[in-house]
Amino acid sequence: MKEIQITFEDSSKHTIPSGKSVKEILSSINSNNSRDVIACRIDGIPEDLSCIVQKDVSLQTIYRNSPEGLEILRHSTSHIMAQAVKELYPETKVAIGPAIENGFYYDFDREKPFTPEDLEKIEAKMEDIIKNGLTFNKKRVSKEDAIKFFKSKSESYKVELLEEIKQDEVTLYEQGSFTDLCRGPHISETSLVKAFKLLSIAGAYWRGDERNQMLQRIYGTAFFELSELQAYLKNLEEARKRDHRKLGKELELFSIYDEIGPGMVVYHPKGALLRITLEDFERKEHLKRGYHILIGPTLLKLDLWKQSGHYDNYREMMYFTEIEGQMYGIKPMNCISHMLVYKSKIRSYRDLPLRFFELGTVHRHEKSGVLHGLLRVRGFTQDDAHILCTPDQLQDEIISILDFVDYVMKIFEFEYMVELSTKPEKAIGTDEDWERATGALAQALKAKSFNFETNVGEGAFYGPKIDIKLKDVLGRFWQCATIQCDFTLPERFELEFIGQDGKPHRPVMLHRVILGSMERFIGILVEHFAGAFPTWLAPVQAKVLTITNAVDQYGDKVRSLLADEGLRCELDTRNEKISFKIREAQLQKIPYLLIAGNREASSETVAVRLRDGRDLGQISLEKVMKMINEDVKQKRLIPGGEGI
RNA sequence: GCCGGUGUAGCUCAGGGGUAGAGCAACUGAUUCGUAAUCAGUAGGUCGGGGGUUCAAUUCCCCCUGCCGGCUCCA
Repeated sequence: MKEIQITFEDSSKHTIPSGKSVKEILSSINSNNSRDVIACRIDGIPEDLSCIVQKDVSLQTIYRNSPEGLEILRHSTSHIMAQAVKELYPETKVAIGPAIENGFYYDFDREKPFTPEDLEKIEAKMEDIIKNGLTFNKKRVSKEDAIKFFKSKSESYKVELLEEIKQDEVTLYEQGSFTDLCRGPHISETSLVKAFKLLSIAGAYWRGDERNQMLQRIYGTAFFELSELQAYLKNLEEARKRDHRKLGKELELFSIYDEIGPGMVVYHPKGALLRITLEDFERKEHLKRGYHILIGPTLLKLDLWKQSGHYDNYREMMYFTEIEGQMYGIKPMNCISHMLVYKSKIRSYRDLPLRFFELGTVHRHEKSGVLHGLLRVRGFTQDDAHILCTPDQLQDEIISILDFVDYVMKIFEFEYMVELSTKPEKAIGTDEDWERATGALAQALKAKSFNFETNVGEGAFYGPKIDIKLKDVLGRFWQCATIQCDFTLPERFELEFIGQDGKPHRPVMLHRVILGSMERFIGILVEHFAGAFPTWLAPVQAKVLTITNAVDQYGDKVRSLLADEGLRCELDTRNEKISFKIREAQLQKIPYLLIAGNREASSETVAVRLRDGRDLGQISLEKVMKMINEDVKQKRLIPGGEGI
């Protein structure tokens, strides 16, 4: 028999007889951990373990505890789900069913919507399929045969997919009664699925296009170990507990009233304190970095929106109103008044870069179905800036914004990732402008040696952008900061500066936000900190709790001392037990609880209890104020620091 | 905007064709207490809005609206 040579990842080479499956090869060579191998790569291409090797190849193993291994498991589980659905509801057509970040889904076309009870039935059927230990069999067939096969099964979505495939040969995977068009690879048999759960049902457009048929998507997840599934479900539970809409109510931060309108936020006293604290921080940081603060109006005449291009490209997102026969638009962006301020006088190259900053409240008519607490609203305030500079200054400006973002994100201990978005279908400006602008952004990212992904066609209509997605404590990503290049607005508003040569030149412009919107950022902060804000941000930084009414006066003295220091302090003199007051204050996530009884009143101290339950004992008022001030100054995330 | 679910007291939630209930909160009284819930009492709702079926609708049906989970879109 012919012999072939297998080269492994560690460069070791083995000579074996041709015609063996990968599984056989692995168990003949390394029996120890071959059981943990779930799939492989042959010459770099993902393959099943059942793949027969007939020539010299390089062989890489994919282990079950690798991200790729998990993805394969989930993909296979989606096939098992589709099989279960087809067996229970044969009239259903299948669409696509990939693995996704935390699990998998499969899209189905079925007249009757799936119900939660259906999910239970499907899960039970899946258990059966898993128990039966069906093997995943890969078949290579010609495209024509595959089309014939799926036509005979009335699987029109599969036929549509096939018709767009360029290759003549396709692969099908078959387990039990179910056959799917699929590239693979898959696990070898269904019994390898040890832990899975179907999570939700949702509508989803065929191929993600809203002009297409709405399908029914079932989401699920799968793991190799039950303990991992349980940990994941626990994480979901934790996320629910941290939901900013729930905490926003409990901590009395904000409301969104039906009566006022969807997506319109009202800040309650505590939320308002949090917000102005963030805003004060922002103003300070911007002034430090040479920004000029502007304040502009909400309503601007329609002509300006026509001039800017917003009317042509953004109209359906805008609100309009008529005043004395004159049409106005409510601003969806802050740039226009900044343009006019730039134009208010003749600018010299010596004035550039000019950085205009505005905490600008904008309104966008977001589709009703997308609204979500503070994270997606219709009226929001951006920490917006427009930087006008010479083309030469562009890269340095982008770099200093990236540094600014980094500085701010570190304060909250957010990690983040960076994406570059290029020209979308609906866009203004020439291709050359787009190339220059995209190049400038990419070069700045390279100069800071950022790893970034490129999102083709995802830019704003007026220019390419860098999006910064921050990662919260639960590992979720949120879009906040963005840096957008704009060569067209300076053109449309005929902005000029006088150059060294005494002639007029056109500046270039950057739009950028750091936190993004105050609303979204606050929503993220609530979830990130589970409502337990760092002392510098906490709406109430300290609460004085009196033990009996005999010390109410002393309690008020403590409160006013702290207030004089500029600290946000409340006093609880209710006729309640101290444990009751502590419980309540703790649930309100107040960083410092200052307990005042007779002992403290007579010694000018308070008994300090931190939010996390640490009891620091009796401490002098002076020392307590110093502690809290130190938290604020250092923007410590944990009250009192971690070292106490 | 689309698909599905859902809307009962300030909050969290039961209930169900014969006009509603709990806990917490609120209010009143008692208690003045040392580190996560003191006791008792009182009050509180056109059951999201409109229409229909019915002797009778909060309950069943339809429409609208808000909210929730997704899709599409996005700071």
